[in-house]
Amino acid sequence: MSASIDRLDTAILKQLQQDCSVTNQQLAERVGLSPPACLKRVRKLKQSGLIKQQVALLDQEQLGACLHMVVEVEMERDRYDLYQQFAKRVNAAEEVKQCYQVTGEVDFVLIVVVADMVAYEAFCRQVLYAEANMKNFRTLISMKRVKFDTSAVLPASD
Amino acid sequence: MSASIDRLDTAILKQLQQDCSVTNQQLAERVGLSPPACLKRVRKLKQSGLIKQQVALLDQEQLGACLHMVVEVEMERDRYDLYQQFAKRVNAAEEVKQCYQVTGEVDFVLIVVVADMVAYEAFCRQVLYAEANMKNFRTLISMKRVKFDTSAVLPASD
DNA sequence: CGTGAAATATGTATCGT
DNA sequence: ACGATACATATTTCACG
Repeated sequence: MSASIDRLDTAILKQLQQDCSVTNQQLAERVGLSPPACLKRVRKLKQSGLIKQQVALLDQEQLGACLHMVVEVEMERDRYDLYQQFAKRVNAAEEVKQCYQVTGEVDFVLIVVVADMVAYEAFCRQVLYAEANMKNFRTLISMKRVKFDTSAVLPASD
Repeated sequence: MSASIDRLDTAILKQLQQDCSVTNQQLAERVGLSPPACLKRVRKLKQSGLIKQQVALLDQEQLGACLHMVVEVEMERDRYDLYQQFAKRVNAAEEVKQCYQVTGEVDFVLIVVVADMVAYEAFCRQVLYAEANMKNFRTLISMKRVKFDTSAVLPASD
C-alpha cells in the first residue's frame, strides 16, 4: 500500500532529515547515485507526501526568552465530535506548537510556546477556558528544552 | 549582543520556517530583495546560528505505525549534576525525540517515539530504570499527533 | 540508471546610494 | 553599510542511450 522504500530511499531520507540544505549533487554522491537518479527519487518522495515539508529550525534562545509549557488537558465528555472541535481550536492557535491526543485520564497534551506568563494567561483564556468541553488542565512550566529532534523513525532495513 | 534582526530578516525567517526548499531567487522575490542581497542575509543568519538547521519532515504514518509516548519523569533528588547526567542519557537515546525540563512535581517530560509496546518496554528498561536517580514515571500513550509545528516565535516587529 | 547538453540558480565583483 | 546590476561559476534538469 505505501510506496516501497528501498535502501537508497532510506539513505536519502536519513540525510535529508538531518540536513536538507545539501545540494542534490552532494546528496547523490553520499548515497552513491548520479544526480539525476537521486533527484528523481527525491521528487518522488516529496510527491508521495513521505517528505511532508522542508523547514528551517531556528534558535529560539537567540530570538528572545520564552517559556515552553507542557499542558495536560482533561475533557468533560469523551465524544469524537467534541474532540474534533478541540483539535480545530488547537490547530488555529499559534501558541500551540504540538498536540498529542492521549489515552487515560488526560485527553490531550499540548506543547505551548509563549513569550511570558501574561501571554500564557491570555492563551488559557482564549483557548482552554473558551472550550466548553474542557474539564480541567495542568501546566508544567519548562525553562529548558533539553532535546528537540524532528527525525522520524525509519524502517530498520527492507 | 544578538545580531540585529530587521523586518527583512524576519520576513526571510518566516518564509524559511515554513518552507526552506524555495530557491534563493523565489525567496528574494517574496521578501522584495535582489537574489544576491537575499543570499547574503541568509548566509549571515546561518552563520550566526539563528538558523540552526534545515531539515526534512517526514510523514511518520506512511513509514509504518508507531506510538508516541508522553513520559513524565520524577527524580529522587533535585541535584544539578544528576540532572545533567539524565540529560546526557536522554540525548543519547534515539527513541527520545524531545525532552523538557520542567518545574513542579514532575522534573522532565519526554516525547518518546517507538514502534510498539515491546520497544517501549525495552526503552524503559534501558533509559528510565537504568537511572539511579529516577523516582517514578508516568506514561501517556498517544495514538495521534494532532499538531506538529516546528516554527519558533519571531519578535513582533522592531 | 547513467551520460552529456541546455536551462536555471548560485555566487562574486563592482558600482551606486 | 547595504542593495542592485552584470557577469562567472555551479547546479539542476531534460532528452537520450
